[in-house]
Formats: sequence, structure tokens, C-alpha cells
Amino acid sequence: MEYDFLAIEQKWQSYWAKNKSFITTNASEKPKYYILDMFPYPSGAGLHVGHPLGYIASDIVARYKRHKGFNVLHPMGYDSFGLPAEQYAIQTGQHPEVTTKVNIARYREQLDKIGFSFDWEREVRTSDASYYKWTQWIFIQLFNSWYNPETNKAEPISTLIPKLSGFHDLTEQEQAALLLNYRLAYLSDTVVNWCPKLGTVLANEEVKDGLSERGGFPVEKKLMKQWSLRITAYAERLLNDLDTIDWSESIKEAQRNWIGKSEGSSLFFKLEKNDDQIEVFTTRPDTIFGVSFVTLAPEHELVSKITTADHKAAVDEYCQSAKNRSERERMAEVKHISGVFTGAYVLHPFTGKKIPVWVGDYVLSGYGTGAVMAVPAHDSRDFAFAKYFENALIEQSGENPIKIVIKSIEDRHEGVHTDGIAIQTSYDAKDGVCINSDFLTGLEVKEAIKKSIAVIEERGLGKGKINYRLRDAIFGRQRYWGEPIPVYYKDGIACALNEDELPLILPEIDKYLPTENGEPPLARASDKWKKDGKYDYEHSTMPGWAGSSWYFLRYMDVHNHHNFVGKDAVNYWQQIDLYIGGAEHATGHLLYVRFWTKFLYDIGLIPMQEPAKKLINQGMIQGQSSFVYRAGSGNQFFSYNLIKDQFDKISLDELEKLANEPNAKANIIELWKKSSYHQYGKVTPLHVDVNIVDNQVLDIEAFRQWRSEYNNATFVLEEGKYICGTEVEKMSKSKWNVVSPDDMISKYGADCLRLYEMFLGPLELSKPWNTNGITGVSNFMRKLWRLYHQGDQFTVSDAAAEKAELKILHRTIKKITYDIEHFSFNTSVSNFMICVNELTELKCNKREILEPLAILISPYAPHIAEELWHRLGHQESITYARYPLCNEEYLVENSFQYPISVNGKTKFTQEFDLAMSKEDIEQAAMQLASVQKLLDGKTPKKVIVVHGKIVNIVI
RNA sequence: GCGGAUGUGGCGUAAUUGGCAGCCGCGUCAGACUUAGGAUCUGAUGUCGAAAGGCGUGGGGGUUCGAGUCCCUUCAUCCGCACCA
Repeated sequence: MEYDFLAIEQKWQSYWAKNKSFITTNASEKPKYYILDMFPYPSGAGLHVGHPLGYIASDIVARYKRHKGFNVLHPMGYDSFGLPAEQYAIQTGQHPEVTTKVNIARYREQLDKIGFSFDWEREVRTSDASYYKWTQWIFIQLFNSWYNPETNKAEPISTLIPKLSGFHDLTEQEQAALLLNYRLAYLSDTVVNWCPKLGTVLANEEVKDGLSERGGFPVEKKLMKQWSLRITAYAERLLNDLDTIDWSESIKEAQRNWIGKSEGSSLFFKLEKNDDQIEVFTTRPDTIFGVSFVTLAPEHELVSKITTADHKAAVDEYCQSAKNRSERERMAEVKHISGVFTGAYVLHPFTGKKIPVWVGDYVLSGYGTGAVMAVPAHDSRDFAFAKYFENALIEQSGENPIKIVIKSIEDRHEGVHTDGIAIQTSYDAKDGVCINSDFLTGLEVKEAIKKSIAVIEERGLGKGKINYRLRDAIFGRQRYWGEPIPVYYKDGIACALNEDELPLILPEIDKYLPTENGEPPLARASDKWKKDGKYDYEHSTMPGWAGSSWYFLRYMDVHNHHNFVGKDAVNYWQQIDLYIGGAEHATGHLLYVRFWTKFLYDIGLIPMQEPAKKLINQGMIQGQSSFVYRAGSGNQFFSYNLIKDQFDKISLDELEKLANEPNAKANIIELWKKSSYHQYGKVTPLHVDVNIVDNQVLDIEAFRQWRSEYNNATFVLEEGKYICGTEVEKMSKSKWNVVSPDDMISKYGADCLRLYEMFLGPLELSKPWNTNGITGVSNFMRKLWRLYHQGDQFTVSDAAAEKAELKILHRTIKKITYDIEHFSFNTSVSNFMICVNELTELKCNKREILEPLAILISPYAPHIAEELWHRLGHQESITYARYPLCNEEYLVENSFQYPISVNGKTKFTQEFDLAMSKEDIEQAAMQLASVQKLLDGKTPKKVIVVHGKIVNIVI
């Protein structure tokens, strides 16, 4: 019997299930190892081959660690609240809970087929009341906490009250309103990203280029009363602690950007005509003497107040139009400069000079103070603005607005300006020396910044300040399929539920749509859904990232009914040792889970400040789409190369003709767009199911069967074949390029799929899926099987192994161990291949070799390993078998094939005894006839001998 | 614009960390076996060259006896952020 993977894999999967092979306890003599995958959102489309990539890697590590004697926590669950299920519910009327259950069942079935060693008794689902009870519970802890800047941590709100003078004189309402300014979960009027099409607000990271990440609908800014989490309180710690974790530099950098710390100073500019003052934030207080105007964001509260009567109309109109533009429009017009003068002036804090105040939409209301001091000579945005409005500015201040106050070290700008000669660009760099700057003149930028802040503070003009780009996280969604926020309203005051009232169950509603007057779907709940039968609950639900911000803790103690996680459990498991997931969560999930972890640490519930010690981002598996090319609107299809050649010819001819025309560039671009075979002429490329294409060759019969409209299709072939075009795109149903793991498994087996996914390349790298190469791995599997068998016979012998065999084994142990420890799974697969090739060559069938080999490969290909282990006579599962150790003795070499090179170029190799000294090798080498020939009578300038490495002769 | 990553055969990739570039696999070619082959086995396969021998890790420069690897510079592609003062 040849290698029958289907039977073997089924047998061992049911064995593992029946024997609960991967159940983990929370107490053990063994060292712990916690390895976690980012849990999936169970979509209706099921898994494609890209999804399990990270799971396979983590499963290999998990199984390896078990062999190595660790107590391994390796759980899996589902991020089962979210928008797609709800959108589907809106379309079909099906309860999201129902579709979610179906999808989860399908995911589970697919995951089981791949042979993962998850501890399924610890499964979590964020949409289960037993889970979201604790998500709500954590929300209440956030609500009841404030961030104490003195202790630099979150504390119960009760420690705040004594610090608030006159608190007890306030009415209940006033007290509640005051406390909301401090709570870590708070309600406030916030400018939010409102997506009318989805009918909900979105977080910043859910908006891409002014469109919603899900669905791609337009997003606008809107002022709304919203629940938010005060993540900004943790900005500094989130930034600093990045240095304590082993995450990829790109993720850390993305988080640093997102937090966006900048140090500088606030500075007040007094208005000329009244007592108001404008507060600006600047990172360049050293350029204070270069200020030539001040710009306010259109939304700035002082705009209407300071604008003079004769400018009012223009300013009002400008602000109105700025507000009405959508985010997307505003972004698209970044390069378009616009602004308007308010008629007001402020006084320079040091020189007392009059400085005009403008409104410009290049100033963002949400950052800093929404006002900037413009230094055109040293800030490119101010420069562009000043250039655009140069004449007006000169008129208002009576001088050139571009005042150079920093001289670059290389003197690039010296002499260019000062007396009205136009400079071409601003000099933004933070190095150089101050000039024309009163008390700062002569100082280096760095010192000037320090000095200027000192003087600003001394004279009471402002204060050194740190600003963050990070905004508080908006926590309410006007949607149905999420955790209800455990809050009710009593006389207009938002009150948290008591812990014993949790979970607040998501109520049934008639339709998953907003109410007629625009309230969220939960407003549709029956009158019974009220606190004590009378108080309204909060109608918005939590965002998708709520449940995922702490799920790693729940896995530790999933059945705990008294606590979100038990003390003993979390003290035992501590941090995730290895976390594997996609890089797309860089500034979303991965920032929030760090935030919640720090909060839970602060209030003394968990002993660690960071969720994951090490993080690996697996690359995306893209799809490789196939195309057929339909001529006209008929049913005739041209093979790819026929069409492609035709295009190239046409485009070349056309290009030549067009290149001489006046607006050549535009024409060529036009033509270029058209000539690509996607859109050219009457030939339409159509996605074709990749499952009926083999190595670019279309299965014509299958194509005719695929869809009724192609029943009578005709084909223009090349060499008797229809060749399809290909393109790398995202793997998705609509592109017909989805490869399902189930198909791969039924054809090649789960072990083969696991190995092949790893074989594709480094885990972190994104790459298109290409099924072609899998046959190589499939051959390997059979070769491996044949080492242990001859025909039907299991033929492992107990004879002692040869030295050569032992050497192969121990070299492989060494390499595979190194590879796993370094997460280099692709190289371990080729090392297995080399090992099996060499053992096959030697016709090795010794137990002494093949038994350790089965353990070595078991993390990668667990089913075949179990079967071989069983056939080797073991009654127990291979799961906990001791991992073999490398015995260096077998690897010791006596001699080495030295490459002999001349001037660094290798000419040939020569074997020398490793015991030989450098000098002896040099001498022996020089005597070789081939060396003498190369020398051609010349004396070498130098001979370099590196022991055990190389001989290099320099002529 | 800022930041991160990546560039090696026809393709996916490897290189003991500065020491024989191209391991392993796919594909291709040739051969064997075969009624047949999308099976199996053997061999070849970076490139130019008949060969000897050159040339080769995106391009250019440098350090070194020796560079895919280190330094400078430049180009290309992908990803993230983006008027953040």
C-alpha cells in the first residue's frame, strides 16, 4: 500500500479529538509557552489557502515546544461580532447570530482538516454573552477609572474626587458632567468620522483615503455625542514601551507615527484690539523671530470673534465652505492653497510688531491648538501660503513675509534672502544657526529651542509642551451586531450598570436598520429592554476591536464565571510568548490590546504591561487570477499570446506616431492605458476560475461546463492549447482566484499542504499562491513514506546505523532546530528534503535514524509522523515524544575541500586535512601543479589561508 | 513629502552571517520504462562562448586578499502615514 494520506489523516485527527491530545492545564511542572494566532472573523466565504499560513507556523512552534517539554497554550477562537454579518442580515433578514454560527461551523471544519493542535476546550467567541459579559465588565472598569498624571497610572475615580475642589457643592448632574472629563470611558461631543451609507461612526484607522475600510463608502466629519476611550492618556507609555517588545520594526514605526509625539512649546499671541489671545503650538520656538502671520483653522472658536466687520462676509463664507467639504475633497485638494484674512492683528510677543491673522484650511482644528504661527522661511506649508498671498501680506505688515532666521550649516541659504530676494523653498531642517533673532542669534537650533522655551516660560508667554497626534478612541457604533455598552441614562446622566447586572444581553429587534428618526438599531428594542423597566440603555454598541482587545487573557481561563481571568491563570501564563498575525492590524488591534493591557495592569488585575513578548507578521498570500480573452461580445476566445502580441504591435506603432504630436505626453498616457490588454479594443479579458486552469492552460471542456453561456464557446488556440493570462490580485471570490485548503487537502493531504505553505518562502513575505510547486512536496511525502516501507511492507530494521547515516540525521537535527528557533520554516522544509534524498540514496532503513526523523518532522507533518510512530511500535501519540538532540560528535570532519582562489576568484578545490596548520596548507597548495599553472611563473604577492574556509592567492 | 520593507536564474527561493553565488523545489530539455501518461526513474539546466575562458546577486562608486552580505550614492517596486505646525 502506497502512502494513503486521506486514511492516515482522518485516523489521527479523530484520535487526537477522542484522546483530547492537546488539552492544556493551568498548572504544570513544565515551563509554560503561550503561542497565539490572531483569531479570525468568520466570514461567509470560508478559509482560503492564505488564512492558515500563520496558523501552520504557530502550530509547528506549538508542537515543537511540546516535544521540547513545554506546557503549551495554543488556543483558537472567533472574532464574531462585526459588520459583514450585519450587512448580510440587512439584506436577507437573517439574524447575524445564525449566519455567524453557520460560518463558525464551516471554519471549524476547515481548521480541523489541517490538523491543528489547538486546545478547543478554550475556544472563545466574542459574540457569546459569556464572553462579552467580561468585555462589558472591563468597560465599566474604564468608566470607573481616571488617569492620575502624578502617579502616571489609572486609578479608581474615588481617588479623584478629593482633588476636585467644591465637588460636593455641585448638583448630581454637574458632578456627573465634571467626572466625564476624567473617566477613561467617557461621553462627549466629538467630531467623528460619520459614514452615512453604513449608518455609523468609524475609528480613524477604519477610514482609508476618506472612504470606509469596509465597503468603501464616503465618510464625513460630524459632531456627535459619543463614547470614547481615553487612550491618549497612555500615549507616552504606549510609545516608550515599544522598546521593551520584540515586534517588527515596521509595526513599531507605524505605531510611533500613529502616536505622533512632538515636543515644542505653546505660545500666546495677544490681539491688538482686545484682550483675547491666540494660543499656538510650535515645535520650532527657535524661529519665533521669523513669524510673519498667524493662521487659524476654519473651525477655530476665535475666528468669528476677532474677524472685523469689513472681513466678516468673506470669512464666514470661507469657513462655511471649508466645513461643508467632505474629508475626501479636502484631501484631494491638499495642494490647493486657500485662505482669507480676518482683518485682525496680534502683537509679536517679543518685538511687539503687528502680525496679521488669517484663516486657512491647511491648519487642522484637531491638532495642537488649531492655530499656528507662520514662519514661511522655515516651514514649507507656511511658505506656500505666504507665496500665494504675498502681496496681501506685504500690504498688511509692510515687509517681506519671508524672514530668514536660521542659517544652514552648509550656508546654503546665506545671502539668498534677507533683502527681498526671493528664495525658492523654505529651509525646514532642524539644524543650523539662528540669525536676526535677538537673544537667540548665534545659537544652534537645538540650544535655541531650549533657550526660547525657557524665555517663553520665564516671561509667561507660554509653556513647553508635548503634543500627540493620537486621538482618543471613539467607542460607540450605531450598529446592531456588537456588544451593548453597559450604560443607562437616568435623568440625562450616564450611569454604568452594576457588575451583577451583567451581561447586558443584546436584545432582539425587528429590523437591523436605524429607526426612522436616525437612532441606532438598538432603539428598536421593545419597551421591555429598559433598566428597571424605565431607564433607557445606551443605544450604540461597541466597535469591532473591543472583544479582541483582551481575548488573549480569556483563553487562559475561559470557563471562569467569577472573573474575566483568574489571578492564578494569568500569573501562570503571563505574556503571549509568540503572537502571529497580519500586519494590517498595526495601528488598530495591536495598539488597543496594548492599551487595555496597560490599563488592566494599572488597576492591579494582571501582572504584565504588554500583551505579547514577540510578534511576527505573516505575509499575505495573494491570488493569481487567470484570464480568458473574449473577442467582441460573441463567444469566441483567443489564447493569451495571440492577443498579447497583437497589442504590443499596435501600441508600438501608435506610440511612435503620437510621440511627435504637440501634447504627446497626455496622448501617450492615454494610449498606454488603453493598450494594456485589460481594456484594449474589443477583446475583453474575463476572470476564469483558477481551478479549471492548470499551469496557464485552460481546461476547455471544464470551461464550457462552467457556465451555461459558454456551452458553445469557440477557441482560437496556440499549439493546440488555450493559454490564459495571469495577474496577481487579492484572493477573492469575485476574481475567481480563490484556492481552498479543502481542495488541496483532498488532492495532496493536509501534511503536504502544511509543508508546501511553509516551503513557499519566509513567513513574513507576501507572495502569490501558485499551486504548481506542490507536486515537489507531494513527491517528498511519498519518498519519506518509502524510507519506512517497501511496497506494502513496513521495513524498518533494528540494525545499527552507519556513520554516514548518523551524520545526515544529526546535521538535520541541528539545522531543523536552528530553523524553528529562528522561525525559518521554509528552509527547514528543504532541509527535510535534503535529508530524505540522502537517506534514500543510502537506502537507509534503520530505526536509529528513522525514529528520530519521525519526531523531527512531526511538528510540520503531524499525521504521517503519528502513523510512522505507531508503525514503529509506539502506543502513545508522538505529540510528547522527546525531541532528538544533535550530537556534534557525528558531525566532526577530518578534512575540508578548500576552494583555491586567485584574486578572490575560485579556480578549483583541493582537500586538505583539517589538522594541517595554515603554513602547511599554504606550502602544500603552492606545490600543486594546477596552482603552478595558474601562477604562470609569477611569484604571488600574498597567500591568504583561512583555516577551514578558503585559500586565496593574490597575484 | 516622511517612514518601513524588498530587489539574486524562466519562477518560488537558499547562502553556515565577509570566504566555492544559485541549495531545495517548480518549470524546461534529453533519455529510460511504458499500449498510454498530468505516473515513475536517470541526467542536464544562471548567462555569453564551439572551446579555452569571460560575465554575473537592480545601477554606479568605495572598503577588503576576498562583498549578495559592510559603507556611500542612485533607481525601481510594495506597504504604512501624510497640510500633525
